[in-house]
Amino acid sequence: MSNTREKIIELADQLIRTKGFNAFSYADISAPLDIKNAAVHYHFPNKADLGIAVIEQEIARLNDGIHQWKKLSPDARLKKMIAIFQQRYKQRTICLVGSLTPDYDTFSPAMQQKVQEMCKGILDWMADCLEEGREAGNFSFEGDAYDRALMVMSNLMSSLLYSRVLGGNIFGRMSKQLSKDLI
Amino acid sequence: MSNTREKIIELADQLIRTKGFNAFSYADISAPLDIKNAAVHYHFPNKADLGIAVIEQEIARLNDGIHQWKKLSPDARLKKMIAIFQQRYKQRTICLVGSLTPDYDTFSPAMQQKVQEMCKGILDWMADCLEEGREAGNFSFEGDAYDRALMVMSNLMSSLLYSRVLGGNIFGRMSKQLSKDLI
DNA sequence: TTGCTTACTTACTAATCAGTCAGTATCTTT
DNA sequence: AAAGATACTGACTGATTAGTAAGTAAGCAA
Repeated sequence: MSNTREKIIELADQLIRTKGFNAFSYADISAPLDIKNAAVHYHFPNKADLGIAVIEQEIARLNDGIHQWKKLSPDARLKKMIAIFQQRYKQRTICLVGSLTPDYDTFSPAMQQKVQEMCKGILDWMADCLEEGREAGNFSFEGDAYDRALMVMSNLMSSLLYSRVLGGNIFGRMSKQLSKDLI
Repeated sequence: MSNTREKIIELADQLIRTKGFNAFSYADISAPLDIKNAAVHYHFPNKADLGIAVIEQEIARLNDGIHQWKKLSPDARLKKMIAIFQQRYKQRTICLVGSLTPDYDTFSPAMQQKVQEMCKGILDWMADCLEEGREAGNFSFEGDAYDRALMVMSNLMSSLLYSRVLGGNIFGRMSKQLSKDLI
């Protein structure tokens, strides 16, 4: 098993979060790993293949988390999700959804589908979490759980974007407020 | 006065919203306007100058709106802002904040400053609108008005991103829910 | 009418881009 | 030991990128 492949995916993930998918190049990957750009093409024939691999890794990690958190209460699960974003906030990076959805129209159909899959997965999970929490009395909110999930994920995503641009503890303020709003 | 300059800005605005700042080229502008790429460089020596001009136009339009809405009630002003995003939703484009903040790290310092200025302007306006509305009894919400402004703008921005990726009337659902939450 | 400014075009350039292909060293399997 | 697969390198390519420098036509002002 080559771990070059995994290193490429990890680096591409970082580059997508910092520069965006369309702004990073094969050289941005081959140079730091001290390999030739042809080696990157060996593992990922074209850029979309690499993008898809990065998204699939993210989906897999998300599913891992979901599986591990299954026995936690809905509000503990929400905290876990917020903690993931907090980690990103500390690293000064943004989430994949926030990085990839603005460039959606420039992607190949296969990659668009993966972006869609990632978005749907996170939103469905959050909607389930919120609905279960409401039924169990952990959460209290008005309206459809899916609409609320859209708003919560929207706030988490944007908190990272705004934090990077405006500085200050915008992530802390937004995550605190969105948690309060659900009680 | 040349209106080529204005046409370039307008087209660049469209391209930033659809492809993103780093993914459009001078050829994407010169070809549709039937001019040479050197003509674009005549008006905007480098790409950052063009980006800054697009952001400045957006800030100017926003200030125009703010000025025109001054005599409206806070909830009517909020509706006007939502209407701007609804228009973008119908055009299947996203907002400049949603398009530019993910690529923030790749911009020149001067352009970063403009992005910051745009974000601050919108958020300050929204915070004032919400605070005034709360004091007048039009709105009811918990916590700091600025935090609430962050969440409202976050939802409007993301509603356009999610709409394009997931289809359906996500904009309608989110804008309706965020309005309800403020009453 | 001379001189200056505006708004370009023509014709480039050097760099960078994603992607290709033939070759090779090193394992692994038979 | 031979054959094949794996994981690359070396040496490219053609397209596209932002950006430049010189020239020009039209308008305007002294």
